[in-house]
Amino acid sequence: MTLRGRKKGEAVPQGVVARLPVYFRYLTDLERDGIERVSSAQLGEALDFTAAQIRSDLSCFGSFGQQGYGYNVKELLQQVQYILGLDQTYTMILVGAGNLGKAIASYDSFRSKGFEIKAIFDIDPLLIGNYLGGCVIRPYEELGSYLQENSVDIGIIATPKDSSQEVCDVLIASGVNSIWNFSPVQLVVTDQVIVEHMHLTDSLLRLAFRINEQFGTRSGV
Amino acid sequence: MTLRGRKKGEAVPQGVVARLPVYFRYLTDLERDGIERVSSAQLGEALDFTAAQIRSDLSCFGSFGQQGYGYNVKELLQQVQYILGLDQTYTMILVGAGNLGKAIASYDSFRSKGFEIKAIFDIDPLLIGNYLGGCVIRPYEELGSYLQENSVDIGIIATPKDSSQEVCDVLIASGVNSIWNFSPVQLVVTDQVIVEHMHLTDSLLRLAFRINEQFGTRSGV
DNA sequence: TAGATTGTTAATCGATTAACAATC
DNA sequence: TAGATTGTTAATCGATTAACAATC
Repeated sequence: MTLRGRKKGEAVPQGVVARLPVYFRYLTDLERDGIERVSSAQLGEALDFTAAQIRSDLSCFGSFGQQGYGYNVKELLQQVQYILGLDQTYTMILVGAGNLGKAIASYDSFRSKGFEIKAIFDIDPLLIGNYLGGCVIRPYEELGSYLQENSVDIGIIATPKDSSQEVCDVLIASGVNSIWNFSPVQLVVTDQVIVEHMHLTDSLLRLAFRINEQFGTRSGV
Repeated sequence: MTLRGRKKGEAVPQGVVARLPVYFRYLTDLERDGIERVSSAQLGEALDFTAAQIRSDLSCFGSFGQQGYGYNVKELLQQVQYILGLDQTYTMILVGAGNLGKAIASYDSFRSKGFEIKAIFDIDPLLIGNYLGGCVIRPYEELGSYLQENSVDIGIIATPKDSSQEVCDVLIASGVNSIWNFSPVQLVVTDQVIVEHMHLTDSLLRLAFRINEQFGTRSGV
């Protein structure tokens, strides 16, 4: 099933994609707390969206609610999981076992959602052979041959910025066309490749901007 | 100077704020490479935006270019730095010294941009007293008293999700009104508080969605 | 049934783009 | 001067919201 429940062939708007994980997270909480039903108004209240936006977002994928009732939490959560592709599992490899790589490899909640790191690579001889999140760290030179023999859904780049484009090129050349990029670099890729950026510095700079925007002149200068 | 060079009193659109760090990053590269001038067309080409969008974004803050010439890289970079507030320094504290906290505390590029972690807190007795990024890890109970005595611009939350709202409340109660949140939780705050979310899982889920959207049925199921 | 709430349509709002006069 | 490119205005596009008929 290619359309993942999508109604038409149109691409799903960026904003909707950005909000889906938020819905997923909140619905997970509701289910854990034993809440059975929820209305778009309640969801909107909790998540700081309008009720109309939530209904409109969900309607990109189908009709999951019931007039006069709202949504069944368990059912909607399952639908959202399916829409996000969480009914499947994903194999990942991690390139770069520095501080950030270590944190990523140790983050358990990925695994429980079906994302599994199968191999880790680094160039640092001191790191190679160590274990990290249940994976041995392999020499970077073996990346190519590993990819020849193993199917990988997602490549995680957590290298210093000078190496990240090269790593990206190697991944793509070996058929990995989904990249989760933690290095502060605008990776150059073709249209077939999906890159999701996780830029710590960009995020911090946005925060700094908003601090100045909101509070004007600051104290600790 | 409250307006940071902004022309009118209107808020800067989200999209512009999101792109500013991208401009900053690319201009930094250009300056490092000794490039002297750049046009909006060249910037757009490199960053995958339209030239019009770049000119429109920059015009939120002033007129930095010259007809027939374009922009002087060094000058524009300085302007963007000023707009982002990078002419100032920011004091930060980190709550949570787990894997993610360690990665954040060890990330040197923040410091070089004027963001300095002044103190680290955790509840784990095994971690307390250890050094991390040049900071001793203090017991969480000291957070309140520390904030009484020290001015802090940004509070970084890298705790497990069950504690993050409580930590957030303590920070806000002590006058820290800018939060950089790494825990997978929608923090509840008042309007005066700025929260910048850094949600690893949300980012990964967006990637999963786009994989399914683009490639349809996948291999490693 | 009456009340509640959906999914969708139409209206509104805001952001992006195209076009161009101004001018270096 | 002729060519290039800005900053801005007007046109377009897309996303959000309000409203409401449908209906549980």
